[in-house]
Amino acid sequence: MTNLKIYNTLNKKKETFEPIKPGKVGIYVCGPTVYDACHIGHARSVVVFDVIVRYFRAMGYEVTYVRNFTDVDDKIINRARELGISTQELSERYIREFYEDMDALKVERATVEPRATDHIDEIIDVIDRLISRGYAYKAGGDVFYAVETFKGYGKLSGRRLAEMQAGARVKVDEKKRNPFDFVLWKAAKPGEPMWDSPWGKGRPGWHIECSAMSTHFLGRHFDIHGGGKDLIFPHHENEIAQSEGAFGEPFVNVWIHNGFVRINQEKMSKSLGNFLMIKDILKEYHPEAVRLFLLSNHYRSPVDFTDQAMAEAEAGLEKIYALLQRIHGTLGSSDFGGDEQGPGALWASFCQAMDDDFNTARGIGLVFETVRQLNRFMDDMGEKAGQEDQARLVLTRADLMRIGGVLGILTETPDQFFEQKKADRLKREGIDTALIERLIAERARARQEKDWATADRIRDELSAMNILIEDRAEGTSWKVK
RNA sequence: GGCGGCAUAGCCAAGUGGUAAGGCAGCGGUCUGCAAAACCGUUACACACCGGUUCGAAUCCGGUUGCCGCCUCCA
Repeated sequence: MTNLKIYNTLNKKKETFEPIKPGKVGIYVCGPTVYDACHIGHARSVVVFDVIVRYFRAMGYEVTYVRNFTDVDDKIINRARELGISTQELSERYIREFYEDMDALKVERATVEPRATDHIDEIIDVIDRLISRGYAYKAGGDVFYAVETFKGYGKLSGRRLAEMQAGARVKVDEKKRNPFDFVLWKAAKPGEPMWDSPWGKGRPGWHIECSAMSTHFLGRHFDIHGGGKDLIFPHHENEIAQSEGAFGEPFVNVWIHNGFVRINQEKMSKSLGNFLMIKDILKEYHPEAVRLFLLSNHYRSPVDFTDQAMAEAEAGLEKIYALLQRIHGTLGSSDFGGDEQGPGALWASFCQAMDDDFNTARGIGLVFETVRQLNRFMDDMGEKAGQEDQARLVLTRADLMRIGGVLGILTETPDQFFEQKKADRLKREGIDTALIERLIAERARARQEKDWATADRIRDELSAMNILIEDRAEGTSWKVK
């Protein structure tokens, strides 16, 4: 179907993607543990996989995309206790916030978005299989995974048990046979959520919910599993041990991991207090600019969030919308909905970039190159747009929109985009539109009388108000700086 | 200590064997009453360092230096 190559963490190289079932893709991505609001790092992961799924669909694949919510966990329990609410209330709140943030970022919903607590039966089933197959053992009311029993342990992260420094930073639980054994089921403690199980009341450990939900929805062997780089070890390593141990067959073909977001060259961390929340970023920047920024680096590389980088992303987005607006203007009102055309050469190049391990950075480069070419084309075209010229504009615009559909940008009409932008900025700056219009009208009169001194004085006044003037053939337009 | 990643012009960033996309910033120009926008040119003989393989390497191999991540919850 394609020549798509994907970097597979499991083999540390790019491989041609071969779906298990022709024409279909099953993909599972680790979603958030819902104990706090989402930060820009969550946004990157979600946006990256959103684009990957959109691209698969654009290529004609039928995609089953599963993204979970982990809604039972130590951190959730602790946080709920601090706030004096139930764990369910807490997770409901942050699931709601997750949707608010991701909807704002124009992220498409996954096919299935399961919650761990809705799949306790499946979790228990996986643990049960692990015990009966000799991969797990009971200790008190807990159940542990015995890492030494799983031959492939470490194959994803490239670690060897013998070489890791166990307990270097954390005290090892004495009930464990090996320090790297991890808990599958935790015995109930008072005041914590709990479920009945063959091993007594308790709750699932971290890792097991993903094995249970992914195999439940996608089968025991599926195509792609993704998440942030930090999940490679231990989370994904443990998932492999659980799923392959329980079912005795290969778990996942391709592992995809996205890199981190840094803030001004620093890792985001609680101690530095530099966690940037999505909802705060969206107060400052257009959601599509955030996407453009996140996608302007390759997904596996780190990306540094700075005001300058965001300003560039905003400027870049405006440039693309300005081009679209210009095309609309050039084609005139005769054109509507001519976008079913193509695909053309631009789309083909874009796909070539995306086929190379989802190289959105290169794809975005192509977009800007096209913007320049089309502007030049229209500069040269002059007044008379011939049939062929129009066809080229319509075709290329259709490709741009198609690309926008994969990257999740250009979802607004240019007019909407600029009007909204203007309104937002006016609101932020507290500028009076009527006053601006009056000054511009005054300046227009001065210009007609060739009273350049007055015209320039008014422009300076407006400039001082952060208003930028553009004189065009059709009249004067303005925008907020 | 173990595992992994990165180092490309003023800044950001693609590029994995044939002599280097794109964006931002600066400068000069076209256009404009002057600007802005757009376009053209330019800064740009830019690939951390040292060896090796090759007709040819930013790209492969070895080493050095620097930065970063994971090994603890983390997207």
